[in-house]
Amino acid sequence: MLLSPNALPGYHAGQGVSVCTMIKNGKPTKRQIILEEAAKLFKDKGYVGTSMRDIAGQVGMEAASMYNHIKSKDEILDHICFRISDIYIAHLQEIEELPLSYGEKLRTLIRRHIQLMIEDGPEVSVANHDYKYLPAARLTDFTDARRRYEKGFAALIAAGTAAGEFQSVNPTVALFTILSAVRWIELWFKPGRSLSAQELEDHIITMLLNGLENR
Amino acid sequence: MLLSPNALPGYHAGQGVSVCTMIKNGKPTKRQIILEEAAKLFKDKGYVGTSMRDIAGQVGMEAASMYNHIKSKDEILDHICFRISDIYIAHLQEIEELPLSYGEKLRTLIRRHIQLMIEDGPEVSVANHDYKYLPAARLTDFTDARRRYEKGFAALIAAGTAAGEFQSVNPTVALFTILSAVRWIELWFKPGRSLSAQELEDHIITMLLNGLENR
DNA sequence: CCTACCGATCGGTAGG
DNA sequence: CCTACCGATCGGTAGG
Repeated sequence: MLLSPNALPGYHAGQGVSVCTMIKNGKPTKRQIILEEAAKLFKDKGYVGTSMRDIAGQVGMEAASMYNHIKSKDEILDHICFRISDIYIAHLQEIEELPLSYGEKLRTLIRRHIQLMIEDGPEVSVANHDYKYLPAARLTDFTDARRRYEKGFAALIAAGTAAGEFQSVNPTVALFTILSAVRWIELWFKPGRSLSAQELEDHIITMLLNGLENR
Repeated sequence: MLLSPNALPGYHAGQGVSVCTMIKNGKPTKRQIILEEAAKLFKDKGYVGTSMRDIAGQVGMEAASMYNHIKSKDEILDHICFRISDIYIAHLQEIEELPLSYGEKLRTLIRRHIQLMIEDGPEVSVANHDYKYLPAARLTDFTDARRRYEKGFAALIAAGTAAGEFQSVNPTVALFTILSAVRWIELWFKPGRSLSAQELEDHIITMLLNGLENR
């Protein structure tokens, strides 16, 4: 069952350096640094619990100076949330078009989730927890995007069940069990510490696809 | 596999009324109302994002008046977090002493989790997400309690694997997959809406113990 | 990129 | 349980 652990190319995590800072391999702009430090602080202290002065302290400037690089605190949150939701949706579209069995599609999508979590942990956490602080208009955009994603994901599960590959478990329950199993990695997983990222992927997929109990 | 869906007595959810308000069936005190409304607001807007004036508005008094019933905003959070962690630990101790197979112990513990989530959803959410805003001394108490719980839970899984009942998946991965699957119920489950609480329990247990894939 | 500062809101207290 | 109010801190702007 673990014969093709990573059927698709590339995409493995760097050493805690966000993809965002690695564009064209040049050194990151001040704006990128602000966005990245903000994501880390938002993850640890929450969006509301993090002040612009906190972020400024991490970046090494005064709070007022940051407004030369970003428009507002809201804009930081907006950027983080929609970057992550765009990636999620791109992953789903990519997987939908691949000539794979439903089981392999699902395995690939789960690996994508885990890899993104490991690569951009703070941003994924913020998109999952603090999206609710987006201003009203953007909040509906975000929850619409998320609902589209969840519908596509559930449709994949339902199709796998219809094809006889999956058990006839409620697709919504299966969907959220999978999504939540992957989302909470941020809370406990430290790579290298007795478990590599690759092993983590394998164990989670075994757990979700095969179940814990011996049969 | 679903033959004994609820092997242990009692414990099923009321109609959205928190256990806390039902003590001795008398009408709830002002303090209890404050704690309950605070939990709902903390769940929706976060601890930091909720002001004492917000809570006062829900309860129907001025912010200053609430200090006749509670000591501080911190105390509200403290009460919520430790009530929930005490219940978790009591559940684990109860299950450890029962003469059941490891599979049945695990099923029972998962059902307890889901039932508590459905009964006291807002408080469980707050204990899971906003515990980090506890003052330093209490925060270590809370995380210690949680760590004890997680260790006991992981030991149960490891024992089941040693007894040949469970697959030899990493116990930490199994633990957090189960805990997270249960914790995120709050984000999507509305009872009655095509899925009852009982069916939800059954489907989640099937998913976690048997896995999604047909074998 | 900084100093200086704004109006708003925060948790909480005094006093009745 | 309320009115009145406190010092602290918030996101953000003016002006250089």
